[in-house]
Amino acid sequence: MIENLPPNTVERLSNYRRKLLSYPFQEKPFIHSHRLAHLLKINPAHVRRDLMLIGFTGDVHKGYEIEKLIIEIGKAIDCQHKRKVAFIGIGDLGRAVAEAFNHDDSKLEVAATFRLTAEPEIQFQNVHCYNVSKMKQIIRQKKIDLAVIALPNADVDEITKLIVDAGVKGILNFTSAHLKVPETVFVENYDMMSKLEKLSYFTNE
Amino acid sequence: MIENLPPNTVERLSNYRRKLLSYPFQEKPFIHSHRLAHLLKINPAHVRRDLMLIGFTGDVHKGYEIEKLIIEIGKAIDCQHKRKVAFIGIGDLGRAVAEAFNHDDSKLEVAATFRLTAEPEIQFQNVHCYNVSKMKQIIRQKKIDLAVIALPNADVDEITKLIVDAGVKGILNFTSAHLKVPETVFVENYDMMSKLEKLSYFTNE
DNA sequence: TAGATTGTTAATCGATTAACAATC
DNA sequence: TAGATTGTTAATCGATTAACAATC
Repeated sequence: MIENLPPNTVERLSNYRRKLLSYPFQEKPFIHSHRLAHLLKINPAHVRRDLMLIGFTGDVHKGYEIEKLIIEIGKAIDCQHKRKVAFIGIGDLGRAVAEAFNHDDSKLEVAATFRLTAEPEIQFQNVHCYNVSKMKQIIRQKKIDLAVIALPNADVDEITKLIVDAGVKGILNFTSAHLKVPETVFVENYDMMSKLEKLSYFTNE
Repeated sequence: MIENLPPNTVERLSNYRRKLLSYPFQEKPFIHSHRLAHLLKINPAHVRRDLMLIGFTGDVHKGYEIEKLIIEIGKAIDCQHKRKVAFIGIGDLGRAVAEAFNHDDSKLEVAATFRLTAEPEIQFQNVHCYNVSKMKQIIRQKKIDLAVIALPNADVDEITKLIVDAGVKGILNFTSAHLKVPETVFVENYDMMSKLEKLSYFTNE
C-alpha cells in the first residue's frame, strides 16, 4: 500500500481498475490518458496525476500498459489480506455488490447480509442473509471488517454500537443519523434525502 | 429559490432542516450555531456561513429561531411545485426514503418504484412497485422528474435512455456505469464499490 | 522529422475554517 | 457591564485543471 494518497485519488484509482478490468486489454493492451479519462468522464490531467502519485509510468507513444496498471493499482490501494464486508438492511444492492466483488483477485468480499425482518434466512450465491439478532456473533466469528448500514433511523445507535464492539473498523452509513463511533472507526456518510433535495435544486429549469 | 448556492451548501441546508424537524423546537424554539454544528458533526462557522448565504439572521443571544429557519430553508432550496421521484431496482432503501419524505410540506414524493423481476407487483404504504416494462408509460403519466437507479450494469444504458426520453431531469446513479445523458440532465454518481475500496484503504491499521 | 503524449509544476477553483468587530 | 454569539471577511486547505518541457 502507498500511504497518504488523497481520498479522491483512492476512489478514482478504484474506478480506473474497475473500468480497465472490463476493457478488452487482450486485444488492446495499452491505453492513453485521454481515452481512460473519456471513459470516466474526467480530465486527462487527472488520470496522469493520479498515476504519477502511485509512481506508474507510461510510454510516451503507446500510453499505459493496462495489465501492469491493474496490478500496480492493487499494490497501491489494496490491503494484504482479504477484507470482509457486511450489508445490514440493504438486500438488493448488497447482492449486486457481492457479485461485483466476486472475482479472484478482489481483496473485498461480501461475507454476510443482515435484515431486520423475521422472514426465513436465505442464501444468495455464496452470501447468506441472517437475521440481525445473530449479527454480533457472526461478525465476530467471520472477522468482518467493514459494514454498510441502511436501516430505519430508529435502530441505528444500537446497531452501530453492536457492530463496532464486534470489531468493524469502517462503515458506509446510508441512514440520516450521525453515528457515534470511536475515533478509530472510519465513517463515510451518504444521505440519500439530501442528495435528492440537491438534485431537485439543480434541476429546477 | 435562491440561485447559485454552492452544491455543498444546498446539501447541508437539507441536513439542517431534517435535523431540526426532529428537534423538540416546541420546548426549545432557538438553537445556537455551535449546537446545530455539533449535532451534524461539522464546524460552527459552516452553519453561520450557510445561513448567511440564504440571508437568515439569528439573535446574538438566543441564536436562530428554528421554526422560521425551517421555513427559510424551504424558500431557499425547494421548488415551487411538488417533484416526483422514481426508484428503479432498489426496493428496501426506496421504501425507507419514501417514508422519510412522507410529511405534508415536503416538496419531494416517491411516486413509484420499479423492479426487474417478474414477481407480482406490490403496494407499500402509498407507493406502488411496478415491473420495469411499464416504466416509460408510468413516468410520463405521473410526470416523474427524478430517478434513483441501482441495477445490474448490463441494462443501464437502455434504462437511462428510456427514462430520459420519458422526461426525467435528474438521476442518482448507483451503478458503476457512466451514464450517457444530454447536458440538460443532472447526474450524481455514487459508486459503492469504490467507496468500499476507499474504506478499506483508510482503515488499514 | 513532426506531432502527439507523458510526467510534473504552477495556476485556478471551490470549500472549509479561523478570526474578529459588532452586538446586546 | 462582562461575556458570549452572530455575521462576515480573510486565510487555509485540498482538489482540479492548465501548461509545457522532455521524450520518442
